[in-house]
Amino acid sequence: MTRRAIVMFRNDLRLADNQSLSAALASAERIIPVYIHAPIAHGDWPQGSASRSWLARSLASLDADLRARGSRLIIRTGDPNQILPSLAAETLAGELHLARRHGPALRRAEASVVAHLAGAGLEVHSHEAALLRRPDDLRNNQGEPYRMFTPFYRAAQQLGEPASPLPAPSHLPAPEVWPNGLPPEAVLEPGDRAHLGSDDGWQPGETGAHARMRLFFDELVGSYIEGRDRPDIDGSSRLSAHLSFGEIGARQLWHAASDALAAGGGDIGQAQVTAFVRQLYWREFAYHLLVNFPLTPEQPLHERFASFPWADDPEGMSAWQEGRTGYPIVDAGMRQLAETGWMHNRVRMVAASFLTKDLLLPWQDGARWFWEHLTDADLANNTLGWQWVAGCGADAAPYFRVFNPVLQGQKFDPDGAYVKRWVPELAKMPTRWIHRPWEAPDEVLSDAGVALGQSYPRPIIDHAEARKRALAVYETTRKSVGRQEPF
DNA sequence: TGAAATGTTGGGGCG
DNA sequence: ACGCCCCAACATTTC
Repeated sequence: MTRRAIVMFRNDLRLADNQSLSAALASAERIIPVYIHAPIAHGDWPQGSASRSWLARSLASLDADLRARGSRLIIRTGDPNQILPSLAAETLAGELHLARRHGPALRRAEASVVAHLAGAGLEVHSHEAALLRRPDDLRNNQGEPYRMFTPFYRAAQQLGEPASPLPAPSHLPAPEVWPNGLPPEAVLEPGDRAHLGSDDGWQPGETGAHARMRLFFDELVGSYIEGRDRPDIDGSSRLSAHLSFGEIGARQLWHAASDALAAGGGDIGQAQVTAFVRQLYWREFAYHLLVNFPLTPEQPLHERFASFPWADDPEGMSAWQEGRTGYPIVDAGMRQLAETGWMHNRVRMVAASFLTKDLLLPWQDGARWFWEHLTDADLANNTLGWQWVAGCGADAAPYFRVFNPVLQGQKFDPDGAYVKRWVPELAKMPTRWIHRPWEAPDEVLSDAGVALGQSYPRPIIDHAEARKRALAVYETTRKSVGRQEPF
């Protein structure tokens, strides 16, 4: 009897190192690749606009890759609990393979699918696609989930090498009859920008992910420690969106790093490569936290922040969102985000610090904005990052750590090239004043064609005063010891 | 994965 | 020659 398997692509939009696909191929003679767009499964965090834009292009890429192997991708939208049984009946599939997803709503959704399909007589196999190892059940000596990165990092590394990546299958046997499907654009909603960032060097899909990985390990990783902090140059891996959709997996990157170490053999190279691998473990840590503290997307991990007196300042919020705070490095970042769906991580920290400390606006509002506008939106990473900056999360920045947007700009965008790229009205400002135009002499401003308050805003808040205010407010939360209990 | 305030040191100008 | 002051440069502490 012919065995037919549905492979449900989710956060694993790749053919290489895809355990669902390989397992299905090992047990079935015919494969039905499916993607079901199910916003409802994401609970309070439905996929944002930028992420959908990337997804549409990534699905098109996956479909093309499948067609090159004699197959295709069936795309549907709706409730998997309804769609999967009917697809199974239509295709006579007896088994379903899917990648495990992590997050409170996603795990509930998966449990529901499994329960539903068991009833329909379909064998369900779930596979780990996203993480190096499953780190969510790691516990410290007190039997609790980790709240600090370094001990977690040590423990996670002791789990040993992640499994070696599986090769991409060269051929995928098609079903006798293809079920109906929708085009990739079906995942888009009105107003989504279908070609977001397409002119900016991004290439959604597995091919683009591998090209970026090769470029990174061939040319960039050797100076990663310095380069990753420089928004004005191409120095970070820029793999976040590829990872978020699973166009490349963390295990593949881990092994690529390992290969780079073996090949380079150099002493300097080792620290550089290790710094990158460490970032992969930050991602593991983010998932560890999200799974064990499932309320953290909305609530601070440290309960003493639950009653933090955040400001209510719609004007400030709009200025931040639209990149007109008057602080060039912040505005450059926010505009890069809006235009391309991505922001350099160093600038994310500066912009987030400005929102939560200078403006005293709730980190949750910042997290929502990023969620909507990032192509790489990832609930675990986004939550960890924002709580870290706000000082209310795991291994958080000390409350008194307030980024100075001028100094950060001068240090990490020393020529002002990043600011000039994203805040073109400052393009003619001399380097000396690019990060603090309000202090420039009138003559310099007029030579640069800048009319403060008109062509570019004055700072919406004085950073020195804002810092003092933030320290005073944060001071009030310092002593109490509340913490969120593990789930 | 910070910055500002405060403390210390040492070189050079100068009486 | 010497002590004094200034201040840059660096180190430490504090927020």
